[in-house]
Amino acid sequence: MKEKHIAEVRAFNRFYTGIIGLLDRYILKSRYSLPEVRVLYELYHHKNITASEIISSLQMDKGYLSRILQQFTRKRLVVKKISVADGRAVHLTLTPVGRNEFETLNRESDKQIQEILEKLSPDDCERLTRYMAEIRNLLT
Amino acid sequence: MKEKHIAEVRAFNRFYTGIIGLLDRYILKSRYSLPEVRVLYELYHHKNITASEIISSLQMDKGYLSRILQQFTRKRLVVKKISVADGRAVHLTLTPVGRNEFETLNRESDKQIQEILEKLSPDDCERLTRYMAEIRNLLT
DNA sequence: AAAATTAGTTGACAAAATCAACTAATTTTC
DNA sequence: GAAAATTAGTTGATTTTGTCAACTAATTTT
Repeated sequence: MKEKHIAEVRAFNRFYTGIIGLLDRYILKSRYSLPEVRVLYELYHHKNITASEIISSLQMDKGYLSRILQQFTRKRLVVKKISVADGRAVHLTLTPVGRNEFETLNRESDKQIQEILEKLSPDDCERLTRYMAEIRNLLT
Repeated sequence: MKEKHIAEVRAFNRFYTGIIGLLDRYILKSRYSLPEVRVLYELYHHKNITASEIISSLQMDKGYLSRILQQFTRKRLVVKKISVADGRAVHLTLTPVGRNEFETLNRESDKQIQEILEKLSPDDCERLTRYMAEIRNLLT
């Protein structure tokens, strides 16, 4: 019965790739690309994070990230500060503008999810999120 | 308690984006790009499918798809046949080579998933896939 | 103190994706 | 049943996204 499990996981992956693609399509209408939004997320949630921390948690090319951060700096979303402890490392912090920008995107994403959840009964909504939490748990 | 549900769905989306990204990274080592593999999947599972059917089910640009199909045709993975019923439409079929190519990729993907499932107890594996099926059900 | 490693930047490019204009076939509409 | 509108697919031009390797400067390792 192993095959059946593999098939289900793969079916789920295809299904969820579609869901995520749909949600992402929405964000792409904003003035930020997907990787940019993910970087913003990291910056918002980790004060004084360094570029290399973002690289390892987001698994992205450092040259690519460097350019994204350059843009953010130009747009005044981020300030860079050279680390006192390690002169190579740069600590990154969102400016109020940056925080604001993220929060706006964040609210839009929340609304998007809410629209999905609204179609479910309170009970189903509860079940859905319980299953999600369980899956995260199992796969972590 | 709506916020908590929204937060869980979003956490799950971030989590699963990572999972899918990881799995995809693997496929990208093959000689096909992600969209190419998805197109192959459609071709494999729907005989005589047309380009516009692929477009609507995969939500992709028609110019982009057209070029992917061109490549597939050059590589002898696919044959095009103009529809008898509608002279604009083209019916697409995988050649034996194309089917073979897909099946190889497919086996590799299966193996990849199997490696994940192996880390779980039979019981957890059962639960995981049940939750996945439930989620698909709830969101369809 | 020299050698090796690490953080981040930059330039050159390659791959992926979008957009709009176009041809040809087919429906729609009057 | 002919003109107008729509649809399937192609093609060219362009933009966006992402990768790779070379490089500087700071820091560790030996």
